[in-house]
Amino acid sequence: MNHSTTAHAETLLNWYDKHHRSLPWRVSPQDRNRGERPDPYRIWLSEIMLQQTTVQAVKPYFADFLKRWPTISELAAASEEDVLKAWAGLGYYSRARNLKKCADTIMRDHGGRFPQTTEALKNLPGIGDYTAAAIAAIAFDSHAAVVDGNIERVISRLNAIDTPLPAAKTEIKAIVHDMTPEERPGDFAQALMDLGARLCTPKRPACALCPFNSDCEALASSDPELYPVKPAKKAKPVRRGAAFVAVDSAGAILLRRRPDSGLLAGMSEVPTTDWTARRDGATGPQAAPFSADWQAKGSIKHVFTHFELRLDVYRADVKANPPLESAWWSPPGEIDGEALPTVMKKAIAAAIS
DNA sequence: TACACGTGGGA
DNA sequence: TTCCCAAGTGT
Repeated sequence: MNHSTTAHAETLLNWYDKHHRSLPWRVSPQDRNRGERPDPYRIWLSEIMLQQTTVQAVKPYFADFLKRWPTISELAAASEEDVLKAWAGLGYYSRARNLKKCADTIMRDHGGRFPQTTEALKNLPGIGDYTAAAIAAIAFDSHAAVVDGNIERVISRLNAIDTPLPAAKTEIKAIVHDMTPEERPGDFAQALMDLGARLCTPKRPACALCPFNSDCEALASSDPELYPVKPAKKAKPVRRGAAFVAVDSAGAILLRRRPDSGLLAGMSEVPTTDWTARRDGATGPQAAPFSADWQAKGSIKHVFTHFELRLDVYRADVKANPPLESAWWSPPGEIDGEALPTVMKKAIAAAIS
């Protein structure tokens, strides 16, 4: 470790002591000085929820999960169905399925306690390079190189790294490894992330307030906004389909469970056609999974990560028993608690408006 | 390596 | 409106 990276760590930790964010899953440096320790379960739960997800979106889900399942043994005792219902709306649903699998594995193979090394953590479902390092550093004071999107941005600017992501990740990780101090590695990681979230932002970074502004190569030589270098984005294709909202005399809505793999795996849905990239796909009422007096209720648009979906929505009042194998009627009082992804809530809202 | 995998908020 | 993106992982 060279002198300048050691100085960076001290500078950053001093900044963090004053300017850290207060977050529900976090133990502040002040509280840590009083002897409070982070709960590995809470660190893990928050890290999984925060993957590709904003702090603001996570907060209510974190509070709800912690209230329902305060410990990992209680989460392991829950059903996957209940976990998916609680996760509904947060997105990337494989995280929720892996969360449950991870809890099961820790109860079964680790005596109900989180392993403390990055290697062991990485073997758990849903825990990759970043999360393993984050848990090891934050919960267990391990000297682990934590690299997330914030830290990639901070480090690539500080060193004016011209290699595009993700190829630059190896170099960034080596730099972070050298910068990470033996003392307070968890606070150091969180400090780097807070710096990225609060000052070293993707657009219009607040360089005047940055504790690294006299050392930042991007600021000195060009424009910090140009870093990190990323590959060009691909255009989003459009897929089309139809959604069929069947309503019984009590106002219940017919739902079914999606397959256990692929998009929205294991989540609930109203019956739909396939979602096709073809413009001439069958998306009218004749494509419904059963015949009924389908009424057109307009269309909805929903943007997924890799395609845009346009669904024509149809509604029918149906009196008979569930006309589909393994589908069920969800009464008005229960619909909010179903494992419905946002796209399906939109379709239902369009149908019953 | 490249792609699948959600969502909502801000500019 | 459109675009960007926010504490990544699995395959």
